[in-house]
Amino acid sequence: MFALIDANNFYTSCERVFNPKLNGKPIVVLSNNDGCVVARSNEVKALGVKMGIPVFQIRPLIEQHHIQVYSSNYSLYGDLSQRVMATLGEFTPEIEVYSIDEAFLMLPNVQDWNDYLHQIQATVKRWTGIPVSIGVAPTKTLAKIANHLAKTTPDAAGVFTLLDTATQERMLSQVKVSDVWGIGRQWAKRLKQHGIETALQLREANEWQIKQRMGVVAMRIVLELRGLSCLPLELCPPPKKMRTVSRSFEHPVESRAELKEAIATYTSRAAAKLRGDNLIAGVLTVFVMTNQFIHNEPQYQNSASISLPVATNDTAELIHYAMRATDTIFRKGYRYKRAGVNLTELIPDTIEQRNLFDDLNKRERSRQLMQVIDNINRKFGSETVRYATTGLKRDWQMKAVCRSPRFTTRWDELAEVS
DNA sequence: TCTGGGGTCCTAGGACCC
DNA sequence: TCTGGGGTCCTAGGACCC
Repeated sequence: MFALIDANNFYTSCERVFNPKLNGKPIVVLSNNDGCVVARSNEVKALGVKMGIPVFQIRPLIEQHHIQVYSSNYSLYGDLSQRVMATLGEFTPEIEVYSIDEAFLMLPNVQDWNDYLHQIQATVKRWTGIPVSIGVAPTKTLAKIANHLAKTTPDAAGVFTLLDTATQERMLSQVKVSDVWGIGRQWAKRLKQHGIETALQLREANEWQIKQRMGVVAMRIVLELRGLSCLPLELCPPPKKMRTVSRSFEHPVESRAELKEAIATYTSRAAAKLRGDNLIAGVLTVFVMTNQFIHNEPQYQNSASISLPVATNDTAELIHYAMRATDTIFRKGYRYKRAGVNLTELIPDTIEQRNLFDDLNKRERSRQLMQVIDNINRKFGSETVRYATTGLKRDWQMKAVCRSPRFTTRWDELAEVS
């Protein structure tokens, strides 16, 4: 059986271990630049504060309820995380540390699950001060749901098992499909269009149709919900494939010099991370983008990658290549999404559209296609049509139309844009 | 109405997670 | 005024090859 052990409100719990006077008081912890709320104590959740909300939007609430606000302290959280994981390791060597506050355990079958799990829970609390919830089930995906239920069921006391089919079916019918691990906002929306709104409905959906429409990852979720384990425990984490340092700026950056300076700084931090992981980089990528929250302005994004002749983690060397990559971006010209232009609005769902076309005879398909293109032409002009039709083949792969809300033009014009 | 068929590699983009 | 940062995996399309 898989167990998912998840710390409750981890960052705020860490702050409380560090400062017990905070027990019972409302706390939030903020993201790196103190921009967003990334952790909330139960008291704050009860006030309706959402995960990820910009802190300036809840200033009045903070004043009103005397919410304690903390900048994130990742070295403290990392340290406490290690202690929690080490404690769990006492129960079984088969442990996958999934994130800073979660671990999957492979547990042997026991007679009294309730007793056993409460023992784990109490031990972690006693040894580290961190409260955890535990879900147990035959697959990782179900264990995730069990954990969710452990947290939301009032008399569960932080422990929940989904062992037999009857319990699984009863509980899954009460879980929203968007609460299933691996189902995000987009997929939830799409599933809803097909009448799938609960975890139970997804479990009973046709897995091949799901695969066709949403890919193999979604199909695995269906199987996992049925109790068929597709996601194994990963005992030793594979080495990182990339390390990133990225930041949003406080002010719009309009000079190349300022941009390069920042990129040099981030590159040196990235190099330090690489050395910390005992890794060397074979490719270096620099990317830039405009502030996505300024609506009605054209959005710009670009990147340049350089294959390093010799893989390295040396700061000076990496900065050298980062500067070259940055110059490449400056030279490249640029693409931007025109604000407010979203071709997918014309064609709401790629797959639906394709199915629609499949069902019609060719003359009718052709007529519809011409109409769509005419609409695009009318709304956005022929430049967009040119991009929209790139790759359009005789069998009318409408995907090409949906995928090209972009323009190409020269760097000089960015000055006007910015 | 049909248009060769098989392959590899790379890139961009879209989805998800914490 | 202020809107996070760090990851992974999968898919589609295009260039290119024989």
